[in-house]
Amino acid sequence: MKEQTNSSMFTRIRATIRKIPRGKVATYGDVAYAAGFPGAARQVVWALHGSGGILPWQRVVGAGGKILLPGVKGAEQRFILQTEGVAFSGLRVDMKQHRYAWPRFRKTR
DNA sequence: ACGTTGACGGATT
DNA sequence: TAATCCGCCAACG
Repeated sequence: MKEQTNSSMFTRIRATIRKIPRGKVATYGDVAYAAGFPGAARQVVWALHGSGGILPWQRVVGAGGKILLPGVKGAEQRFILQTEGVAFSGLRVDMKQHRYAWPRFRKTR
């Protein structure tokens, strides 16, 4: 089977993001990794832009649970996450409790 | 066709 | 510990 570096990449990334359950979050890197593209965190950003509004974009945060989205958008993201029951530790999501454990993909760091 | 951008992450210095 | 570099790859100007 051949790897496809085409649009199906976003398709996969989107599907992956959609799997994040309410009350949980994942980092860009984790999403890319779980989607099958380790290291392609930036493509996750594009995937979100391309379909922002359909996907639970708010459940995707930076490494360490840091919210990277600047301005009011970031505040909004934080607000929504809190609504979903995600606890914060200062400006970061409490990853210890809310980092989504990807079935069979978790990098056991 | 080419260079830059982007809600990044991790390794290296 | 902080600052810098490099890799990822599609979209945009």
